[in-house]
Amino acid sequence: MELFQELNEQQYKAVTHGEGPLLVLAGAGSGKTRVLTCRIAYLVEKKGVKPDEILAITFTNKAAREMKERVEHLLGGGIKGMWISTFHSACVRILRRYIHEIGYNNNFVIYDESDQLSITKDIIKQLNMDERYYPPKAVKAEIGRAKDSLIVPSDYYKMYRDDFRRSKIAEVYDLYQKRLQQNNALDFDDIINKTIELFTLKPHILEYYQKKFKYILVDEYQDTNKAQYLMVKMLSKGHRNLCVVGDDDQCIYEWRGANISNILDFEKDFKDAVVVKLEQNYRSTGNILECANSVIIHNRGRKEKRLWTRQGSGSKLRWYQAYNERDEARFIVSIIKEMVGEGRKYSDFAVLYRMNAQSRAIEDALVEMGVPYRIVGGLKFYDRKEIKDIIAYLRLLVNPQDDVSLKRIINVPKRGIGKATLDVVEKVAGDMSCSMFNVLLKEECQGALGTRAAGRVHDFAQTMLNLMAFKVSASLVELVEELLDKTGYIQMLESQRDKEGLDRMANVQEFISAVKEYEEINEDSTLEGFLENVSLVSDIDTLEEDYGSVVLMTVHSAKGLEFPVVFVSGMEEGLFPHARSIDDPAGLEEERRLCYVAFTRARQQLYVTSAHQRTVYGNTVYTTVSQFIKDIPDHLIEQIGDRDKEHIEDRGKGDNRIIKLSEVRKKDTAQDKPKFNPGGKVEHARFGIGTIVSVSGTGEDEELKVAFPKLGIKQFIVKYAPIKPVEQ
DNA sequence: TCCTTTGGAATTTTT
DNA sequence: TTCCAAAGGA
Repeated sequence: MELFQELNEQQYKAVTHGEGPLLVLAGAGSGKTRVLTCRIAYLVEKKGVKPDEILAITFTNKAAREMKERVEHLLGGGIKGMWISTFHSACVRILRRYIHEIGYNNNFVIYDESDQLSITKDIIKQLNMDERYYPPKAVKAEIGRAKDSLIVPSDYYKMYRDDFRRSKIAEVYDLYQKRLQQNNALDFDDIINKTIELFTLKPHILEYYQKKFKYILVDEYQDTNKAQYLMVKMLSKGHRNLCVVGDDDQCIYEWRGANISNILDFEKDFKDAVVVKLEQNYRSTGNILECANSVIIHNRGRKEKRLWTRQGSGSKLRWYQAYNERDEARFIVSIIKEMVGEGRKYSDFAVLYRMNAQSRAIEDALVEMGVPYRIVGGLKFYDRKEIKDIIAYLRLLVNPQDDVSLKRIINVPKRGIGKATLDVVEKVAGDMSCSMFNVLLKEECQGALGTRAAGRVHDFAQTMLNLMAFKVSASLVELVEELLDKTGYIQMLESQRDKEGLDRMANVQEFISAVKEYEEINEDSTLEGFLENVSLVSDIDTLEEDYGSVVLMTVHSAKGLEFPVVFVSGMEEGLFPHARSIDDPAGLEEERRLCYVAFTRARQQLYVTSAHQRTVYGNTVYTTVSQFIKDIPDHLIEQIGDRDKEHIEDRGKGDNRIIKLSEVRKKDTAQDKPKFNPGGKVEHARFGIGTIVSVSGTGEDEELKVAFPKLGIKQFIVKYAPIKPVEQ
């Protein structure tokens, strides 16, 4: 296989490793995906391992998909039966088959974060606990932490018997698990934990998979939590052919339960493990690596390694110290425009930030200067209210035991079923230990309600029953359309004729397209399958290689990606490193790893920016430069821009790269109507549709005053391009 | 039950 | 600043 010849010595060693445990410490950009895919190909081609004897685990669907494609390419097809998937999909696959053995129904639904929160909140109320002392979010996080470490409620209680607060949380945790089971639902942690439970309680099932998977490979091993670690350990016990690949310096999810000691202690755990270090970097220039190294070197708990490259050192890191976040944003965008003028594509650039909230200023500047961009993360499509509502309806159709979904939609749209009614239904359900939907169906239980409420409840139940009947013979799209109509949901959206209503409508349409697409791609498409897909897919999974746009995202989202030019913005104490981590040594180490991840995304040019003052939550604060910038030796940095020399606040305005309103008008008058007249409508990129109050100035100085009454904006001055005329 | 007002909190989020 | 959820009034 000629592809193997392109491997360096270390890579080759990892790829051709025979039997037994293998740890590959793969620095950023050192070709770890290549090693993984080649190793799989090697096993099949040279070692005669059958595809269905291989289990390869990744963290994201995107990574799984890419790995699948690459392996398929290397082998020229023939990977049928190979499991290349995320932890979660692999476990769901197992559980769909066997979970009935441990007291769930195989058609379980998957609860997301907000479902978890609403259950936690419910239980806190039910136990009459004070939400001020037990903030539901904190309690949920605490429960999550316990689950990540595989601590069951009874153990949790024993551990914290003497801690009053935690014993109360133990109670919540216990009820939380019971509630999930009653609802026939699993949360993300359960997907792993219940698989382990299944393996523990039903050894013959474990044995089956142990025998089946002769070779197990795990990517991003530094981000596994205790449960995932144990699952891998259990499965690999049969053949002990476990290959894990990861980089302790890129563990950035410790706060979510990732356990960095999994990778640090691998050799203790598997005494005969072979360790291969990949330190040659194929991605970045020497200077970029030097910068990344100079930051990460301050971490104590890490495996010694140092990235190097055969590439030249490249240009220095460029650091712009802006006046404020608007100046910072304009700087970034103007550099992008400049470099695009010199022949780069927009998709060569990524702008990274620590917090989603930072995207705002950057977006404004991009819009103002007419640069196409895409945001990854933030509010996910499937997290939008209207989409979650539809999904709740669908879930209820699949799994009538799902009280959380029922409560979400029983009064959306308004059906006159309020809190009082729901409380009664919930109480009865509790007494009879059955689901709330079941209660709605029972005549005698409706006795507990007034006639009016009983009638409304009955109507709702009947609608759902009809849909369940309809579901049997209809396609998915038909079902969704019927649902939207018969529940009155679409009518509700139609009656809301403002920008928000239109947006929602558009989202619903997009949702229907997604359903359609799912149906087309999957031959044996089922509602259950679709819902599962929805639960397990994220935004980053759909990031296409070349979108012709600049990409904006958090540093977390950028892990695993690379771009020719990267901007890391907001390099300030309190922001990056974040204030929440700054006092805690472990937290600071994680921030440092995050910074390392950010820097190593860049292939050719890395920019960092900081602002002297920044408006955070409405008030403006003066900032200090990030310690991470100070970690970088002077000879690697080139500082550009200086607040003493420039008056910065409105620097962008005199900049001829900004599209003037007059130019917009010129374009539109080509179709002969002057569009900017008082009373006319325009659409603003952020504020939506507004009415022109007045037009003043001419040529270069033209400006509009626009009112956006919906937003309470009486006059907004628009001088540059984030606006376009709207046909009346 | 529904609508408006008010107050408090506000990282990161592969699944 | 901006978002959300709880509380209070109609």
